[in-house]
Formats: sequence, C-alpha cells, structure tokens
Amino acid sequence: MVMQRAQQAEATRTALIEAAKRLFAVRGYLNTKINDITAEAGRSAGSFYSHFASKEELLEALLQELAGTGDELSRDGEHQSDFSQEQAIRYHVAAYWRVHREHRATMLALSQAALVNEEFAGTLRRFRRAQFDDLIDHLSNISNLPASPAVTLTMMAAMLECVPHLWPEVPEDEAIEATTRFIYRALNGRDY
Amino acid sequence: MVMQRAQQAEATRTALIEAAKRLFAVRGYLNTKINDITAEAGRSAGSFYSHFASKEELLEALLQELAGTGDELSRDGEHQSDFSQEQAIRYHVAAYWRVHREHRATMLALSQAALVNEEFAGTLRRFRRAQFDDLIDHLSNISNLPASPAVTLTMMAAMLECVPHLWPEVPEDEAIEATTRFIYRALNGRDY
DNA sequence: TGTACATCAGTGAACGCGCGTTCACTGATGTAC
DNA sequence: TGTACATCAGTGAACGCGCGTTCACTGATGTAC
Repeated sequence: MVMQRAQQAEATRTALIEAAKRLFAVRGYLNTKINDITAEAGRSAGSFYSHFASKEELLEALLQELAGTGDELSRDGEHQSDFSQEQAIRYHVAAYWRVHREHRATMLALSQAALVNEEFAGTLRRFRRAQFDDLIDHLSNISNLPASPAVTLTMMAAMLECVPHLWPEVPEDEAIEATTRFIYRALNGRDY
Repeated sequence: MVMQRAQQAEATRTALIEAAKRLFAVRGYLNTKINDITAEAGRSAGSFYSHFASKEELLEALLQELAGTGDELSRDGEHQSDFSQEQAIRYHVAAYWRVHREHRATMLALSQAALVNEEFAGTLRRFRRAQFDDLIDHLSNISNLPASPAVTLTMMAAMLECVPHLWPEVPEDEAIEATTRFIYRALNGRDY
C-alpha cells in the first residue's frame, strides 16, 4: 500500500509533538527531557532524531503552529481597533486568552526557552514587538491616557501576559470581563 | 592576629555572593554555572563548597538578605493602607520598585529557579501569597472596584511584577508615576 | 504471483559532553610549650 | 621569642552523573523482474 510508511512516520511525529505539548504544559520546557517526550509518546529514545534535530527544533515546530493562528487573529482584529470602545478591548482580551488557552504549552515553552537560549530570546522579543506594533495605534482615539502611548501599552501588555500565569484557575469568562474592565478604566480614566 | 582567618573566609563568601548577583542579573540564574561564579569572584572552583553546599543554598542566602528588607518594608507600609488614595498607591509602587532595583538579581534568580525546582516554586508562591495578604485590605475603602477584591489585586500584582521585566530601561520616576496612575484609574474607575 | 533485494521507521544500548562535586594537597595562620 | 605541630581556607585536577545524541541493528514495507 502506497503511503503507509510515510503515514507511520507522520503519526510518530505527531505523537511526539502532542506528547511534548502535554509535558511542557504540566512540568515546563526546561524540566522536560527528550526521553520523557519519547516515553510519553510510547516510542524509543532514538526515534526523536528521525523527526527533530533537537528539542529546540521541536519548539520551532510548535511556534510554526502558533504563527498560523496568530495571523488569522491579527487579520480579524483590524475591525475592533479603537480602545476608547469597551468592546474593542474585550475583543482583544478575549482573543489573547483564546490563544493562550490553545497554545498554553507553546507560550510557556517559549518563555522558558528564552531564558537559556539567545535565539529564542530574540524570537520572544520579535513576538512581543509585533504585538506592540499591532496595538499601538488602537490608543490614538483616547485623549486621556495615563501615560505616553508606548508606556501605557507596555503596562497593558504586562498585565495581559502575566495574569494567565499567575492565575490559571480563574474561569475564562470572568477573567476576560475583569481584565477588560480593569484595562478600560486604566486607559480611559473612567468606568463604562 | 585573631580573626584573620575568619575574615578571609567571610571575604570569600561575600565575593562569591556578589559575583553571583552580578552574573544572575546579567545572564540569569539558570545560565550561570558554579564555575562562572568562582571565576568571577577570582577563586577556584572548589572554594565554592567551603561556603555553600550547592547553587540552591547560595540562592537561599540571597533570599535571606531579601527577607530582611521585606520586613522593614511591610512595617513602614502600615501607614499608607488605603488605595482609594493616590499617595497610598504611589507609596507601595515606589516601595516595590525600590526592592526590585536593589534585589533585581535575587528576584530574577528566584523566578527562574522556581521553574526547575519545586522547593523554590513553593518559596515563590509563599512570597506572593504574603504580598497578597498584606495588600488585600487596602482595597476595602473602594466602593467601585473593577472586579472582586481578590481578582482586582491579582491583576494589580501581575502588572507590578511584569513591568520591570518587560521594560528595564524606563526611568524609575517615570515608571512609578505611570504605574501609579494606571493602577489608580483601574482600581477607582476615575482619574485623579 | 512469487522471489530476491532495497529502503526506511523505529529500537535501545552505548557513547560522550557539560558541569556539579569531591578530595588530596598547599601554604598561611593559629596554638602549645 | 622560638620551635614544632595543628588547623583551616583555598586550590585545581579528577571523578561521575544526567542527559543529549549516535549508530548498528531489526523487521516491516516497498520495488524490480
């Protein structure tokens, strides 16, 4: 049967990636050894290297997946681009939470890999930079910012990025509402 | 001369600690090897173990220093305990920034060590918990919080904790003013 | 359709690097008399 | 004050563990004729 071998290889590659994601989410990137991944995937140690040259390359593969989602997201986001509007903030906060939920393992792995690997540190900087550039003009209709647009946006980004880590057990709806209101007030200087 | 030996030992211990702090601040805890520390301190590899049983124990020593400062801080903080007052927020934000400046290396090291070491993960949780408990009643005079006190305080803590990491190059005065105003608006639903 | 050979995904024991840790040793400082 | 011995901070080469990585091998799948 044609393709049977290639399918087998593909299945193993997928199994390794899924195993890695599960382990990254639970015990983090740095604590997950290659043997842990192959064992979790039910394969032998050596099979890893038929698919990835290293743990770094596996993380690159995860980042590829994430890049796809990220692109859709910024396309859709064009519409809701005025942060003096409550719904625009809610839209972006919700999008952010959705990505973090779906790619929790990847985001966590990237932030940990950045600590010990200069290349991933650069990737993370570019990632944040892209997000910053996407959002900076969303503040332009607000006359009453708490600080310069750049400073304000950095504070907002810090909040978005940290809350999910500090607080994974909050229900997502509630987290989105709370974060939206917090940010709306901070940006606009009044409640809605 | 009495004490000369003990002084020498103390000097080496201090040199190792100061070297570790410098390296932790620049390249992080995980990337700093014990040989790096002894080399930076101008000592031999083996001398490390006359003073610390492991890199973990050195970090414990850094945390001891921090604990001292933290205690003073929470004593003084008693007075400025109403976050409906702009100055109370500024007081706490400034205190937080001061601690982070003075103990930057230690804070960074702790957060990195927590990733790979369950004991330090517990220490970090207790540390955050203590901070949470110190601040939670500072919200009690605000009638108009953006969410429950616990949720609100978590968001505020996330911001405080992340901004210094994401943005080390901002002048401290400006950072304190911006953060204070951001938080004041978020908590109180109006500008001052 | 059958036979002989080629390819290739996966295996797991073994290898070796990086780095934490040890330990026999040195030389300076302290103590006894 | 001097001599002989004890102590101890510090040295740096060597050891060994953990873990990433390799590689000779297996058995199943694919190809040629």
